[in-house]
Amino acid sequence: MQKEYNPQAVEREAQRYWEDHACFHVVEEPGKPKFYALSMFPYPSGRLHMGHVRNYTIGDVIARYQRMLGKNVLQPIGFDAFGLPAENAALKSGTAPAEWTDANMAYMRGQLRQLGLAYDWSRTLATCQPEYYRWEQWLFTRLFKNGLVYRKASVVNWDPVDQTVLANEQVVDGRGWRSGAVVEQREVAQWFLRITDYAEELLADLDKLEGWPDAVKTMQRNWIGRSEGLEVDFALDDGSPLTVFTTRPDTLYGVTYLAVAAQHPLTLAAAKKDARVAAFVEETRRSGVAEATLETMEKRGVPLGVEATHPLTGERVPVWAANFVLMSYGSGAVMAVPAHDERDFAFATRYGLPIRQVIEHRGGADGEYRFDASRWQPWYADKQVGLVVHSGPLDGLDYRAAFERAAAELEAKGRGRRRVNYRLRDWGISRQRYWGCPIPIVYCDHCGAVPVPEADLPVVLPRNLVPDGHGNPLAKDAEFVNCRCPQCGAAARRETDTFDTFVDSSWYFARYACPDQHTRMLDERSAYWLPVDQYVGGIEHAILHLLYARFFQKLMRDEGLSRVDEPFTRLLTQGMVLKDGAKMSKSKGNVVDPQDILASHGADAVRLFMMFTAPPEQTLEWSDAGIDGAARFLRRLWKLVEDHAAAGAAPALDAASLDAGQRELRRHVHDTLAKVSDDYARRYSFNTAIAACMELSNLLQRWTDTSPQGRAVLQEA
RNA sequence: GCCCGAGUGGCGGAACCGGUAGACGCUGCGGACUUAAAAUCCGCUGAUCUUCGAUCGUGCGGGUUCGAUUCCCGCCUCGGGCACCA
Repeated sequence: MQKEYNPQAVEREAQRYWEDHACFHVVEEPGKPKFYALSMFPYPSGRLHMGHVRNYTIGDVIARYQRMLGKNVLQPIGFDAFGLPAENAALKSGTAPAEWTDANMAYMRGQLRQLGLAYDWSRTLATCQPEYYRWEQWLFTRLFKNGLVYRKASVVNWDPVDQTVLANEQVVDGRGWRSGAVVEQREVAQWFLRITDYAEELLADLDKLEGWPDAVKTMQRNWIGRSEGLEVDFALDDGSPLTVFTTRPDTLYGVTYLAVAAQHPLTLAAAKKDARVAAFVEETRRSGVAEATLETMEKRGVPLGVEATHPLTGERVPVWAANFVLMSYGSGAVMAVPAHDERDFAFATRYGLPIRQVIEHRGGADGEYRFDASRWQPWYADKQVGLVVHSGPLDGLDYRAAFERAAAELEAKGRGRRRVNYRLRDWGISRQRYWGCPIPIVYCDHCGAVPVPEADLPVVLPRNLVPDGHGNPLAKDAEFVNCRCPQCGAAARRETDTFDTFVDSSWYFARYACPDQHTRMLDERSAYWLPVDQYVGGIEHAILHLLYARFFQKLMRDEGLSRVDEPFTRLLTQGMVLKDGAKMSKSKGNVVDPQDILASHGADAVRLFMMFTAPPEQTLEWSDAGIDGAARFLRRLWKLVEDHAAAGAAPALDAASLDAGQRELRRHVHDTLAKVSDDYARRYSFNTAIAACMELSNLLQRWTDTSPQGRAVLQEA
């Protein structure tokens, strides 16, 4: 043992040993309890940042603990290697994205090794490798055959900076999640996955995820957004139905007008005859997403000059086009009950539409909720506390009873039906991008869109193209585009769009079980390892990645590739690493490069600092003094062990012969063991585990008993 | 607006099932060692006061309890998510 603690030398030696002996290489051992620890794989942006260091340290600490418990622990690592930054780098430097990505991965692999992470490097993968994405393409063609994939020309979110289509999930406050540019609406034909077919199960199974933070489950529940309600047919004068969706059929008798979206067929028809309507449609189209979010969302609309007949009362109510009605939710039309809905009320007062109370506070109209003729005081009725009034057969009923009664009446008349709607939309997965996984489709003039047969997979992405900033270079690559139709053999063209990179990262966790399997997507090894026992990653993936990965797990299950319903048993979402109260970023100039800290303090000091300074799920404030403190503790610990070892071997511990002081120290040692074990296994409270160790080491440093049994107790400690 | 979290010393945080508030670390101050400095080691470091002691103190106001950072009610502030979803 060296006299002085030299972190670089110690770490180099340990890491070399681990590598030479393949210490963390694992194979399936059916008799042994397994533990699959996984951290979210990095995008190869160039170098690791502190967020990575924290993420991978937490995962590694959990993995190593489970290993010490005697479990067969798999901890793999790879790269989420497709994506936009590679193309942006290509624009700047002229290097092919493949080259840039490869170089970054090589450098970052070295950094990951220097961090001393217990990875099974034999299982590493990168999503840009044909051996990997081949199976993604294969699964897509299977889903195609099963009707879970469709192509649809639709209005999409167009990011004018990144020149690509974004999923709803990738639009944040009307801006692209990566570029920050204001998103425009464009009509583009693209491929969709029917994630809405799984909406119910994705929602219901959240209840099974006891090892997930409530915050993440709540976010996913809200994102899926299940609403139970009724579809109600109002009758237009030509007898055709105008269908609305409502979750409040108890307020049906309070309807005083209908509102439809600007893109609704009824609006578009009226626009042909009425210049005012046409102007409204044009205005709404122009303002689009951007203005709706930036401005205060003022309620605006225009009458269509059309009336519809109420299915229960037979009353005729006017139909308006309104900017607050979304074409993409429900039927693009709503019934308005201004007395009990804030939005409907704002619209009605603005345009002088009638307001009719149909809900009364339980126990009668009291002052707070009274509607007097001079001053309409709308009550945005809570489902829990209202009783229906002025509503014929619904009078006196509460929400639930009125719902049932209205549903029954409408069903009997054939003018309504129960229906569940979701906020969740199908997942648009096409990207007009080069550096991604090619969508395995061939367009043939005779056969249409034809999936590439399994024997012809993978559709390999050419690695040598360099984007020039004007569209997708794949589309200009004749060698890639021109092909033969797999069905009829005629000349055909390949799809040049690539998958959203979220597709790549939706199943990598399963592939780590068998990355070398060249005849199947997954094999029996995945049955051994799945599900992931512990997943660790940033809270920023609470919705997108984690929802998509859950979806893919269910798709793979339904394809017979897995028997597991949920991919991640336990989830830990680690907090961000901040410096001076702000997220580290180049633009703020507050970045601390892990590489510098590795050189100055060593991997163990950074790791210790990160695990000690804050609980894993909380934000962590970077502190140079804190790093020094961690390094100081390690030096003291080293010296403690070194001093003891230098004094020679201690005799065997004889518990029966210990004096009071020796017994007390021993008791403290075992108390610490119990506490640390509990902190690791149950609480995931690493900061207190470390504090307990520091406390013990402070005690040991002051231990002056050099008698044979005094040294024996110290040695045990 | 709605839905989640969280508010404890100068700072990061601890107190796990209602039982010594502030573990552990950082910072600061004092001391030892040194010609000196760094490093290291030792001590002190919530506030106030009449300082060998006492009082107050966990965002604010109430409540339950022998006892509340912890439980209940009502607020305030900060952070996150969703946001015209009918």
